Amino acid sequence: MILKTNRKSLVEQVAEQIEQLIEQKHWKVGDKLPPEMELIEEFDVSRNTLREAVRALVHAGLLETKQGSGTIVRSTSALDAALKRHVKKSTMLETLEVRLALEKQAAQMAAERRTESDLIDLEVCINNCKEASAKKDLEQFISSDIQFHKTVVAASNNQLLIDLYENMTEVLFSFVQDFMTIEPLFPFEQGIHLELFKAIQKQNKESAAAYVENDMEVLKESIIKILKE
Amino acid sequence: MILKTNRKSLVEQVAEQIEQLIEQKHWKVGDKLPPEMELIEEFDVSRNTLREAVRALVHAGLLETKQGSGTIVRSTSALDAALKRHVKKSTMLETLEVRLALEKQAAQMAAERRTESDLIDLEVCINNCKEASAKKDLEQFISSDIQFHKTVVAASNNQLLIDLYENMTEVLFSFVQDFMTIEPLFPFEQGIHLELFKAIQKQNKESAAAYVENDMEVLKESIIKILKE
DNA sequence: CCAAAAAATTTGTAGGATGATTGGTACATC
DNA sequence: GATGTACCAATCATCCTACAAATTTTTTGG
Repeated sequence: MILKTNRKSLVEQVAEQIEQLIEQKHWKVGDKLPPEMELIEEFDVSRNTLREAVRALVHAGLLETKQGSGTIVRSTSALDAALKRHVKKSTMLETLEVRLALEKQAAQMAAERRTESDLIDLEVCINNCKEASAKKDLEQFISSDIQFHKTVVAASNNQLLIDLYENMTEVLFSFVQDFMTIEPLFPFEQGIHLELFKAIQKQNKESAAAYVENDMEVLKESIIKILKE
Repeated sequence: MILKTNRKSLVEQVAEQIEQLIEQKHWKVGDKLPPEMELIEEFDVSRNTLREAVRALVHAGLLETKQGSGTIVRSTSALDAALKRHVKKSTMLETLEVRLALEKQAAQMAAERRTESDLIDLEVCINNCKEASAKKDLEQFISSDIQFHKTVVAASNNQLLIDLYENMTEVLFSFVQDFMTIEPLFPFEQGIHLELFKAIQKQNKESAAAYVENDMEVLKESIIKILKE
């Protein structure tokens, strides 16, 4: 067996350290990093080396540099940026289908594993939706609706699934939010919320999956209709 | 209205161009890029700028630089590297569950959309598996088995789904391949192949999904058993 | 106090110099 | 002829200095 030469380049070492500092919340999203000169001293590397490391993270979507101003943290995960770029090359329907796959699985797992605390979280979301619906506040309804679906996925307790789902949802809604009015979906979505909640509460896998599929089918139809216009 | 400064940094422009050249197969995977000095002339930028662009793509996993040798193309998609890094922080079971979600959905879509050509592809895979099984060639069986599953997903005709599935599968098998013997799964897997094929042939969504779920459940059990040892 | 000008700060780009690693060649040795 | 050694050339890695461009802060003049 040949051992891999484990010598990483200085640039990669620095990039890794910065990534870790971001992940460990030493620098949070929105924070400004110290200027290059300070980082050079801190990491004890040349300006070129530091800049290459920073540039790698900028390209990956974790950092953003502004000439004359500084470097700020944009995201804690490189997956976000990579997925977004990749998904941009896909169609909206493809994205929707993947999201369906993830949420269906998540709903089943949520039905199996949900805790009492998960149920409480879901109830909060449902109430927020009702409230928004009563006030006819479309914006709040949408955000509460997304929150409900995310909470279902969170109850699956699978972090990878949660991360992927979050991305699919984000991309999808940034696609449609500009020209979509979800008003006709108000009553329908509310019905789904309650039924899905009950299924998860009763730990009924099959019916949870069925409700998600139903929900997605309606969303799909509505998107197809919009696309035709 | 203030127009956003649309001026991308030189580095990003160069990185984008290189990315495009890779995507357009001008430089294929395994190819060696021209040395820095030539690229500097070609793009008409400084050494620093070019190096930062290349470094960004190296970090993204598209390129690999070897001191003294050159820079070669490693991959055509940044998603690969990002997913791999992210998935490494997840557990094997989490990955398996996501893979199940994707394949189940893919099998259903395959059942709906499969063409005659898809069926032929699947039959080829099944025959390869049979052949490997008869020869007791474990390596060939595994690769044929993976090929079968990939072909099912390919029949879904959803490129995003295909890309994600490919990654999940790759990571998963790089996890287990070292210490796993799939021999006891031989007959079981073959049964699944045939049943799943029939379901897709008959365009029976539900039963296709059921077979995939069944398959994954067995795989999961077998991985759990291995992990306990 | 306010607004314009100046200065300081910070990232962007350029170019050069030296070191380290790799791949290959020539040559001596056996 | 095979093998090992010394050397050389190509290439990337790192460091350095200098200046440009954009932004922020400070100073200044009214």
